Amino acid sequence: MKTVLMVAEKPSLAQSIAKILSRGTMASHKGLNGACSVHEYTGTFAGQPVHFKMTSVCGHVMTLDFLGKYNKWDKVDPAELFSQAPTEKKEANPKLNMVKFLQVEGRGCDYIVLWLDCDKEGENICFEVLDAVLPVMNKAHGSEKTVFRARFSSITDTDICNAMARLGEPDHNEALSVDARQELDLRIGCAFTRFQTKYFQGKYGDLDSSLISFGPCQTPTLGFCVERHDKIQSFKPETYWVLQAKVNADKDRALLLDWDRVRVFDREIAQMFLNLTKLENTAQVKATSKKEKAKQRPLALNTVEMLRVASSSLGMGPQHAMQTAERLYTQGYISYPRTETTHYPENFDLKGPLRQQANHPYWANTVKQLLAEGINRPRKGHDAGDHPPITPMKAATEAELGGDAWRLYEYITRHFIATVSYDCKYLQSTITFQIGPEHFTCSGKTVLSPGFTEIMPWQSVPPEESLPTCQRGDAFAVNEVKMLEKQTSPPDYLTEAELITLMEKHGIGTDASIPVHINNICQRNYVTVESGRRLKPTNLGIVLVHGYYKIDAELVLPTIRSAVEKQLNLIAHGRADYRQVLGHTLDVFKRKFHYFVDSIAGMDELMEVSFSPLAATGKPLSRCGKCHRFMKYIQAKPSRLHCSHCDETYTLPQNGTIKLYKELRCPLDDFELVLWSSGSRGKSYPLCPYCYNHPPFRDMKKGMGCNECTHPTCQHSLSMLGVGQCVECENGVLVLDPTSGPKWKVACNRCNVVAHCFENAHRVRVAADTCRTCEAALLDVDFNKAKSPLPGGETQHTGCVFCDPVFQELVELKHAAACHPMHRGGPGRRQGRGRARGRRPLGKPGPRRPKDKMSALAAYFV
DNA sequence: GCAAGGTC
Repeated sequence: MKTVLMVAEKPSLAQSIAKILSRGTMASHKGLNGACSVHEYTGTFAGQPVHFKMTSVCGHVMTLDFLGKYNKWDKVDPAELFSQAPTEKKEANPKLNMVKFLQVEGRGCDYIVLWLDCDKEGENICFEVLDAVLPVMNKAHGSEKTVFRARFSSITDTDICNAMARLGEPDHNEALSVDARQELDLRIGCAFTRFQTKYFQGKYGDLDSSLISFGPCQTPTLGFCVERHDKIQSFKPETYWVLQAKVNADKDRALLLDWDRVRVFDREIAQMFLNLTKLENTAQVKATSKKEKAKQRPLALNTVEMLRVASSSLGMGPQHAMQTAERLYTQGYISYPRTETTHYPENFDLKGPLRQQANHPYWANTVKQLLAEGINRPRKGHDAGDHPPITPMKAATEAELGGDAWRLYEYITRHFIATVSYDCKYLQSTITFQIGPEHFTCSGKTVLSPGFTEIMPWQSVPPEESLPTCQRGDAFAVNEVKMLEKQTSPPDYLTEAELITLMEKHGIGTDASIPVHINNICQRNYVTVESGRRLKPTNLGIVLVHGYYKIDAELVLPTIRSAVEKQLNLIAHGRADYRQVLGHTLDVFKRKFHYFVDSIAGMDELMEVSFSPLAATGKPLSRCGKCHRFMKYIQAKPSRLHCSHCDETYTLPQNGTIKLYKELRCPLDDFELVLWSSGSRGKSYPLCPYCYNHPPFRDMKKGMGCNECTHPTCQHSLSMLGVGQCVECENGVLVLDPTSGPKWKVACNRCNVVAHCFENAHRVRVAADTCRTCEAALLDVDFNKAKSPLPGGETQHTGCVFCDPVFQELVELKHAAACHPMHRGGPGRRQGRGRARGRRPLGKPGPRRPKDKMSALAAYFV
């Protein structure tokens, strides 16, 4: 029997589609990467009985990057990134092992059906899948077709079955347009980012951003925030005047009337109208009206609307809201949270999810009533053909979810119930009055039936005082007419919700990437989130945008993306050649880049006003080995040392504290050493600022401290303080931290393994001898007389930390507090290693016997 | 160290 491989874009879709096509008969198992599942069943294909294997990828399989050597910032001129620098496709997420997974599942298959999302990205992923799988599939017989594309617009039985019955081919042009987009974004984004980062970081010491990034989405996003800032800055308040009238409705009630002219900007004219109305003491009713109006129930919920409400009403940032929604989805509480669609498919089972909520402590009554009296059809929304609107899938309580997960779930559920509820109906009554020559109006709303506002009380029509019953010609006594002087007020900073709307309107980013772009401009310190989740640009953000405006406004205008997308669409529709469009667009941006570089002084003038030059920043810390003057330590991101005499900057390790290290000097270059520390629970090591930036030996790399230095005799080097091979990572060496007493530590110089040992010893040294059993360096320890743990109150002991029975009791293995994901271990690693965080004596379960110190050193520099 | 786009 032949085998048909089918691939969807994500695991959840593979499951839904397999369920539909197999009519629930499939057998499922997890794939080798743990993330994707394979669903198998038998059926017919091309008129023959076949075995189906339905599985998925997780988004893009591949990602685009420069060849390794073009990622060295100080060796490559950013201008080269526009053409010379070659790119390569790398696996997007190496941990998922997607290519291998696809090949294992695809080996020996005869046909492939591509069920990727029906958009350009999906079309591109089709070809990524084919590149991985075609080489291992069975070869076609003669001219028989083996590659098929399923096109569907919703995940419903009819749509999926129709797609299966009318298979087509993947569209190469659409895929190519995505290839072009990837290459453009990469080359343009990286070139501008590297150039402006290097340029401004080389000049200023207080930018407070380790990266001054540029991108076709993030830069216009920042542009919107600065545009609002500029409006606020340039706002000039204007004075205007308003007439306000009060008439006596009843004995003790006065009605406030609105002036039909609303306001005038000329005081004398307002005064004239006031004088004319003052002549009258009655207000004539000119007209009355009563209109039944409706406040519409909301459209079904899509991603961006959820993010807007999460930000404006729940105070949750888009990134956080999205993460919370994803968790609710994987736990089965809500449907897939990334969708543009606001329209339920015709045959969507709305009552099912509603019944789930029928016993909920907060909204059981509303739901039961809807189920009993019949639900309303949801409004007709937009069908983007991706996923149904965000819908609650099972009931949950506040206690069960807690915190933000509950608040988001509650909103999603109330919104869903509202979409199948009835519109809110109210009566709007209006009375128009005339006082002298001027018209005034008074209106009031009375709720007739609350409809959906019952479940969304924050949307309800506020109760107002009812208007008096009257008719045309009636007269009311004027209580007072007065003139109010007011001023126009400036707009406030952009809210996150407003920004999302602007991005959506201008096509900046997608539902899935909008939160990422907003997060980016926050992390780069271009904007800060103020109260009410308003985005206030920082000086850095303002200067950047004003600089782009000065040099080349197109770099920051929202049209930068849409203009490029127009070009890309030509490729997608087969109306232009991929190479030509790519070459042309790159050429345009290369010119823009050179012009930007040539004109950077224009932006620099703005920088000068807000920021201090390197030489004027920071505090004196350690001496330069060249001029022996103090260098200044710049703490603002990225932290570094600057010698203003030599005009040199030395980068330092980030995310930790830097102190002077006892005025000790590096024997190689005479620079004073500094001590880096990741915090009291973590590790610390000395480093030479010069060696850290200019590795002294061939076997060393940039960014190495003394604990990785191979100097043969320096007392701070790896050679002198190294103890033995790390018990967890491949190439690390455990190095004594000479500054850690009296709570002594031996820490790996590669990963975050830390061994705490010999509490209360007042001296620990690495001895010249090695252990006879494991050949690790012996430690020479002097204990405090009063607190010695040694038998018989001895104070001195020399032994191996791994093997010595006395020491084994005094050593405990831990992980440095700041745990880097890279070092956590993962699939493919040996069992029994990693993740051990509790007390565990070094060497006892012996995940690996430590090798002798010299062979550890040898292995270290392979 | 960089972009934007998928998704886990």
